[in-house]
Amino acid sequence: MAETASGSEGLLFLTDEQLRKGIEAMFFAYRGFTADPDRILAGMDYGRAHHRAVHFIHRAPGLTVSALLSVLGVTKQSLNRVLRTLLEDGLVEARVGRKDKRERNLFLTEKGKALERALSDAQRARMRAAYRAAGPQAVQGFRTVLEAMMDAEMRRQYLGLRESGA
Amino acid sequence: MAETASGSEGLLFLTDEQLRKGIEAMFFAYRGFTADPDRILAGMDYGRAHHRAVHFIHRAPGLTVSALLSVLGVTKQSLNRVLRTLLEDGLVEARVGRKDKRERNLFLTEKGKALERALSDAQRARMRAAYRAAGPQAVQGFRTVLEAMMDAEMRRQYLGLRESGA
DNA sequence: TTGGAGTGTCAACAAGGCTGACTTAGATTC
DNA sequence: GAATCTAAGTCAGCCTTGTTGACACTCCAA
Repeated sequence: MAETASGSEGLLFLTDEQLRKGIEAMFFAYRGFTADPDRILAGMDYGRAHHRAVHFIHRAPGLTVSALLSVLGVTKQSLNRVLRTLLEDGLVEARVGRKDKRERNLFLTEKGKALERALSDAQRARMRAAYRAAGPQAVQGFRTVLEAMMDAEMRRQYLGLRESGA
Repeated sequence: MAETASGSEGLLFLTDEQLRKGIEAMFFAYRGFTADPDRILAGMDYGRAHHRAVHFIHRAPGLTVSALLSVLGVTKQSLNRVLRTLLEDGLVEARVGRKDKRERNLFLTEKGKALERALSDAQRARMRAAYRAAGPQAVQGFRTVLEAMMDAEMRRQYLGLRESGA
């Protein structure tokens, strides 16, 4: 259905069928994207939530609990449960803030870094393989579309958040 | 780290930083991608799992329970909980198979189609906006990378699954 | 000194995954 | 025709990860 070529570029490809394909591609690709870390985490007492926390602490060492909260988009209570196990197991260290002693700056320990590496190695391997198969041009397009798909606030967090205390 | 331009195209862009960006883009974009349907479903007694079931029944009317099971990649018990509410609420109809009477062929009712339309309209609107903002070239690349990111089996389901009984 | 912000914690609940065991109906095979 | 296999449905119980609401504690700043 919908073969009606609308003439000029830029509208031509936006048929419902094309859009549906894009939607399903996101669904299936995201499953693949999370499959490798999930496999590693299964068996350990951790889940996807732990992975996300570890990832963002690695990315921005020293970020505060509330900063992490807003990046992850979950409630304090939800994050706390995850963070507690990571602290207990010695994967994450929480240092009292220097300027503001109420804040906790989060860091990965060596053990935490090791887990992060294992998880991100798996995920990067898949990403690298996909990039290689698709080629540089496609990668550019991939990123462009994904960025356009984010909410404004997420885009801020995606682009920003370099240093954050410590 | 890794500024070392490796010369020829095809390796140049695969720095850890580039890969990390890609990983986070997937994370944030997927959140945006599911946000609109989630908003619609919140309040109704349905969740993301219902959305997925409705989507794939719409896509391939008449598919069997076990076919749906394998597309979604969940257990029978898990799907059953969702499917039961959809049947009770009259969004989905299960007809006894013609060839094999053990099978149930699933169809959306008018009510089910209405929900599917509401959900996919929202999701397509976002996808369309992202596509428009990114342009045809980018869309091509987007799809290419996503397809490369799927597991082989998912790719089969993504590409195949047109008719399936009825 | 008082109010508010950042943090942590308790309790309770829901969605949506999972496993295992079992039933029922219909197909298939010997 | 009986035995076996398959598709579907169901019951019970468990886990993770999200949610609210209430509350305490520490500390900063007005």
